[in-house]
Amino acid sequence: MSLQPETDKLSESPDIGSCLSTSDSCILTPSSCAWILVGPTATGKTAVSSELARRLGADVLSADSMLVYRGMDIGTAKPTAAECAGLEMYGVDIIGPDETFNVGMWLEAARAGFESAAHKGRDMVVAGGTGFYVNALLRGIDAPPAGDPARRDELATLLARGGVEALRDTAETLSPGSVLTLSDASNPRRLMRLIEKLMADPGSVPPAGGVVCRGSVVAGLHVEPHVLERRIAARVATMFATGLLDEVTSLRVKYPGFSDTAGKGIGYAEAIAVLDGGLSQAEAVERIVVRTRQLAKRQRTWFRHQLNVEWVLGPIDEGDV
RNA sequence: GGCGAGGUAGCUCAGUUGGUAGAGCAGAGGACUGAAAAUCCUCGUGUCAGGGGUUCAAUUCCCUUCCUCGCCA
Repeated sequence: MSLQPETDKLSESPDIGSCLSTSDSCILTPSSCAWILVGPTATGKTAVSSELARRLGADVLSADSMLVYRGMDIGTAKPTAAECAGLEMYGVDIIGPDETFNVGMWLEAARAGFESAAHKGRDMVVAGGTGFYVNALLRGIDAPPAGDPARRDELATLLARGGVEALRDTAETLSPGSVLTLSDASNPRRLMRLIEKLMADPGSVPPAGGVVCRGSVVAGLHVEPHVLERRIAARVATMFATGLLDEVTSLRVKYPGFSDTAGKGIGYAEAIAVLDGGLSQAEAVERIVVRTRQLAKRQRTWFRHQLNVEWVLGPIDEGDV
């Protein structure tokens, strides 16, 4: 409600003008430009980005790994119809909750979105909390392959049997010294990914380039920790009050089940546990709040160190109690 | 009131056959190139409920007080 003045303040601040500057030469959209807005969860990205897009007459690309699932609305705090009224949105509702997703798929959606926006001569506001996706947009992603479910099952079995050591051995057998290239050699995910790459047919598919050029500047929203804390608690309470459990129930009827990626979404994993009797609702609420806080922390770390972010203060009293 | 079981890190608990203690969770920091709301790494001094006693030494044994939870009145 008091968004208007807050956003005004934002736009007028000396920061935002300079930091949301036009990219030198966007790969796919030489004539238009991208305004990139990141930030931890619950800092007000949706409100600010919609407002920004309206003023600029721009389209919006969501860079969020959970908004891609159709029907997963309440738990992901997906922008409501009212919030994106009159706006063209990309990166939202791409696949069903029973499907797995990955950056490559998102990058395709992003590319299509940029093409469509460029066609209309419109700029793009990119907003989201998944730093990994924003990074892919700016720098592209490494050579393939995309994860193969069957192979991942095999590797998961290997991990279960022989632990991380078994994965390390496998990688070393395929390519001596390869494990040393990992920044995080005790992370099974990284090791499995390494093995996938080593087993891939080299050069079969080219790496996917970024869509927006490297020179793009990224603005990050931040809010005071205690404000964020309060907002997270309010958000979680609202989720249950507005029918998270019902949403999950009907999604389970409509789809065979949640995919690995969708089923791990904050709020969804817990809602499923509540419905299956593994968790009380009070426990679920607590768990969701904790996981959301932890996510916000990881996002902060990511943006601080992986992206060159210009921080601006987010709206403070939005969604106040 | 009696009997029993407990009171140890923010929370749940383990442990010390007496030499002042450690896990999980939470929290803090970090990593991150096709699972990323994922995954992984690093970080643990706390009147071991209070008081007294025994002892070279007690959180650990003894006595006592307080508190919690059971069962019996």
